[in-house]
Amino acid sequence: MGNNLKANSTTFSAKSPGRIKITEAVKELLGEKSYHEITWGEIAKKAEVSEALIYQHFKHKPGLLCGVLEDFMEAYVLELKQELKGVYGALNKLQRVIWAHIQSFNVNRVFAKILLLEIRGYPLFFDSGAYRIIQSYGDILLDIIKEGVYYGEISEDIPPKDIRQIVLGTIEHQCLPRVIFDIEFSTDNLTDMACQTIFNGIMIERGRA
Amino acid sequence: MGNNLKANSTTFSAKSPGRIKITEAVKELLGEKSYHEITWGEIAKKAEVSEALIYQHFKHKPGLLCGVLEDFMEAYVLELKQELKGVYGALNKLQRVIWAHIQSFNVNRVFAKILLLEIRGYPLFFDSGAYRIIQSYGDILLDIIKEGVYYGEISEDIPPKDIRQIVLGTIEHQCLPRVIFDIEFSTDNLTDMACQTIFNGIMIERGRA
Amino acid sequence: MGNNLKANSTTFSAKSPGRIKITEAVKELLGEKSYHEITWGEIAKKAEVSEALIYQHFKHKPGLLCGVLEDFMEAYVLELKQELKGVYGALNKLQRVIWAHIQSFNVNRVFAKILLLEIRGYPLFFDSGAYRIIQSYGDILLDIIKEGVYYGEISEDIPPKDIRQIVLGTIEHQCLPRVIFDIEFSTDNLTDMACQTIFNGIMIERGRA
Amino acid sequence: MGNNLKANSTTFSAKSPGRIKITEAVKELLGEKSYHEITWGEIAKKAEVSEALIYQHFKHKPGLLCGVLEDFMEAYVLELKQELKGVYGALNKLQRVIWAHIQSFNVNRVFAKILLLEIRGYPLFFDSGAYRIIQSYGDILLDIIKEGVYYGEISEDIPPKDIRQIVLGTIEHQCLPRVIFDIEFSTDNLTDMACQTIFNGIMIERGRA
DNA sequence: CATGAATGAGTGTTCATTCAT
DNA sequence: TATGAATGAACACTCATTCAT
Repeated sequence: MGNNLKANSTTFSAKSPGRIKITEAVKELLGEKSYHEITWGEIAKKAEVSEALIYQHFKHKPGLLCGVLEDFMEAYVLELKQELKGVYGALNKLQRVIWAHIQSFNVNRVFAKILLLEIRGYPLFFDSGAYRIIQSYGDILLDIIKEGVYYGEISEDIPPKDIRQIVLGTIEHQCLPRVIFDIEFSTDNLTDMACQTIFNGIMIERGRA
Repeated sequence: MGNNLKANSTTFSAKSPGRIKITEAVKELLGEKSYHEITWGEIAKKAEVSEALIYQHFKHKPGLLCGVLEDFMEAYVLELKQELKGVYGALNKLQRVIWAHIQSFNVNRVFAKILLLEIRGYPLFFDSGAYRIIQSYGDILLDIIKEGVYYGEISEDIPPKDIRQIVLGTIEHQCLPRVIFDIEFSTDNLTDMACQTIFNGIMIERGRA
Repeated sequence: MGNNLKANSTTFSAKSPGRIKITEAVKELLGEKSYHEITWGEIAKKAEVSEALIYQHFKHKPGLLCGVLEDFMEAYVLELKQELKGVYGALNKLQRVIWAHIQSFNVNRVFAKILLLEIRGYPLFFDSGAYRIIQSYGDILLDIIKEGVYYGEISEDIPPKDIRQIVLGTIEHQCLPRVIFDIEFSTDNLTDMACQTIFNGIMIERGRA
Repeated sequence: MGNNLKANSTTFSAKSPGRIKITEAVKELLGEKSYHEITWGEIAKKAEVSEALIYQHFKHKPGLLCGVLEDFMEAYVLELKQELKGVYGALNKLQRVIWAHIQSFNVNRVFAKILLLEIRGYPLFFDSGAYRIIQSYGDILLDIIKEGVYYGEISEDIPPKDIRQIVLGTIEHQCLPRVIFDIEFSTDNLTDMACQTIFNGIMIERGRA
């Protein structure tokens, strides 16, 4: 009983063929319509599994959204960590993270829309594994910023958490209208704009003296 | 049957007490949840009328949204026309329109959200009376712009329809994130910013010569 | 929201033809199978109404049982009050009540079974209108007993509430096996036996002196 | 397919560790809720086995109840036979059987309830191994009675089968209300009462002649 | 203008059951 | 012996919609 929102039933291996088919189908459907309009029936048909199977993987409808998001973001954070491996310097890392974030929004608009707009309506999300991954992503960002402060790349006048807020806010601000109105954009260009804005505010201006 | 989307049954006077109560209730509910999640039952309870009565005023659910939007926008356009009466000069008028538009988004966030985000999902909207009013609003804008071109206030290098697009796009771009994330803003400030952007691009720079 | 267990929706008149048909059908079905095994579908078919209509009269399944019970017991208590009108003397009244109670169990075995056995499993019952009627029935009994004590017919050594408990317990004890095992019995005989047991314990033995 | 009600698959040893865990879990659950409300899932969780395993031991849900009952009663009859070994004289034996029966109801209320109340609803029970054991129990009783008649301890005026019916009926009548309403009782006392009633009716009154 | 009564088609959810391994 | 994966059929419940009054 209770408000258990463990999206995935524990008895099922995370990557059974059925679950993958379902996740894929949900992703597709989220491109066509909003989460609320999607029915088990549609998913089942598109994934070519029974409705009951979906139910065994994602305990209820909120769990479905969270579960799919979780699968998606798990992969994202994993990839990000990989990419950061060969990068040195906090600002370099930061730029890489921003690029990856924007690129992810660009390529994966379905999830971008959900994350930017809809998620606020589903309080259960904030208990989900998906949310925990978001938090771990926030931790990565924060660590990079602290590293930058420590090595003198980033100003120590602004609290690191505020800087993180600036980074995320700027990214969202840049991506939001484009994602919503389905406007094409270049990840590189937007990354440049965002970095300019952000670094301008947080960098220690070395030349100044 | 059929694609009949006349939102308001014609047999009923536009402003019967019942209809007002319903419209009001819907507006309130739209503040709490998305259009899709609202049910006749809730509306009926909040408006203290029978479900059947709603049904007599708004033929179906899409019609409901359109009808309420129509009522809202009818009032808006009416008011706008009124306000424009004492204003002379296209740019002055334009500024007034922009202000009114932004103010309307600011004050009436419920409808702002719908118009900015949700409306795209309801193709039937574009056959509705509400849409016709939007168009008449567009006509007003266009007339002002043409007037500006005619009297040399506005550059004739850009087609008036494009200018209108710029005006509306700029307003949306400014309001969108603020409305979505429930950020407070000053109508005056935003109007200034928008006008600066817009006028900068479309005005004939008199002093140049 | 909340645990609202008002069995009957307030918008519906208590005795609409639909509701009567439904109540009748449920009663029949309860004769054939246990409450848990009955489905909306069966009821709908037997009552020749739509499933949805049932739902408008009885908000959920627990509500259904309570609602039907309520209808039944309302009639019972009404009838009882009627019958008591011409009777004088507490013991006479008591005997009448006992007879009516046993007779009701005898004739209406379906409800007898539910009341004797199943009701314990449905805690929601105790918030229902049906339960309130039972209580009013208990009040009637108690009044009679108090009257008996007041006029010296019934011993004042036992608290009236305990006497009531004895009365009800004896009735249940007598009826239970017979009802459960579907054994025929004569209401008159059982009433005699019950009264003998009860009166023997509570009466003031006049002759004693 | 068909009316195959062999509760236990024959391919499995009667006492595999899995089966014991399942049986135990079912017994526990039957204490908490009625057979109809119990699901494979609950059993599986409580027994810490997979749902599928339950299914291999008990072919279907009716089979589950019967199987568990069978296990229980097999043990009961075994024990009974054991206890009867050192007892001589039909009435002595009878008394022993009655005591064991009542004691079993007393200690094992879960099964008592099922046997006294619910079993009537499951016609399939009467084809089960559990029922066969009950019958063998009946045979034991009958043999004792016949023995009593043969040796002149028990009246030959009543057919032995009727006597058996009296014995069982009396036991049930005494235990039923107590078991249903969860009333504590002493096995010894109830045995005395039952024996008194029974023996009074069936014994040959030696002193008469 | 307003309502109570009635319904069909669907939704999410559960469960017993099967089968390959 | 034991299990994870998969399913069909049902169930309670909701909702938009209709119509006679």
